[in-house]
Amino acid sequence: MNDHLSTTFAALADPTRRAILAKLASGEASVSELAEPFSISMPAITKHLKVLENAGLISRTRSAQFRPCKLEAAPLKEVAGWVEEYRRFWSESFDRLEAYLAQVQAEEHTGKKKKKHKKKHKH
Amino acid sequence: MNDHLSTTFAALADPTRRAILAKLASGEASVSELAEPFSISMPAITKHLKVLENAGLISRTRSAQFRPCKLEAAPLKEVAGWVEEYRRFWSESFDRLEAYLAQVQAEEHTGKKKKKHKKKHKH
DNA sequence: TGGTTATTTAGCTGATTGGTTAATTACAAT
DNA sequence: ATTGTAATTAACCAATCAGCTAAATAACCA
Repeated sequence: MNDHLSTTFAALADPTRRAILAKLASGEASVSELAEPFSISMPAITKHLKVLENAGLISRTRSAQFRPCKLEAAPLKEVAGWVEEYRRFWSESFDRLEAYLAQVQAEEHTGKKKKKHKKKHKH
Repeated sequence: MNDHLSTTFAALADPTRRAILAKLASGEASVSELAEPFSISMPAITKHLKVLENAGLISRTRSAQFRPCKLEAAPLKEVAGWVEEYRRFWSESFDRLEAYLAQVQAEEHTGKKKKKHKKKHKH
């Protein structure tokens, strides 16, 4: 899982980390500020922040003893791009989706499709 | 990690599983067909499919000895909805983003809204 | 009935994850 | 110089993960 998208998805697969991003959406925050809503230790937060930073989802600066975090949304653009490829699978009703696929299949009758399973038609 | 969104993100955080979804986007496929592009064992594929099924990203039927898989995109809609909340952080330049935020804040205080802006976040 | 094909289950690894406590670094204010 | 606050590192633990081989199950075919 060395690819960027996998790292991003893995970073997002934790509710604590998503909550941190949500908070950062309303502005920079220090580590303590980010930790406040949770009942876990500071080192645990530090680890979460490291995961987010490693995924490029946050950046950090220094200000006195504080290390303010800032949201970096570029990887989310990548996520949005990926998921967009599947939009047609949920944005159309089932029947319209079937019709769409049938049409696509008909249009690509240039080559032969190796469909070895029968199609079910129980509506 | 018992929340649906975390399960979905975790399922997507693996290139093999995303490749399986990509293949299923062009139609149902049997386990062997899905395994073909990869150099990993069949049991490994079975496990990946179980992760995807558990996340609601695929469904399975029976056809003779085959257990065809089908893409189920509903969880992806959820992902798209989540990431959409962050669109403004990448779709505008920084300066315009600042302006946008200031404007939204002002509108929230006056009770007017020019743009739909959801605020609820659940994890 | 027995054999072949498709797939899953069982049981084993090594790596990673999310958490902990205790110690440590970095800086500010006295 | 000493104290206090912010944050990190070190070292550990239990649970999960992604892979493997070998064996078991399920359905078809001859």
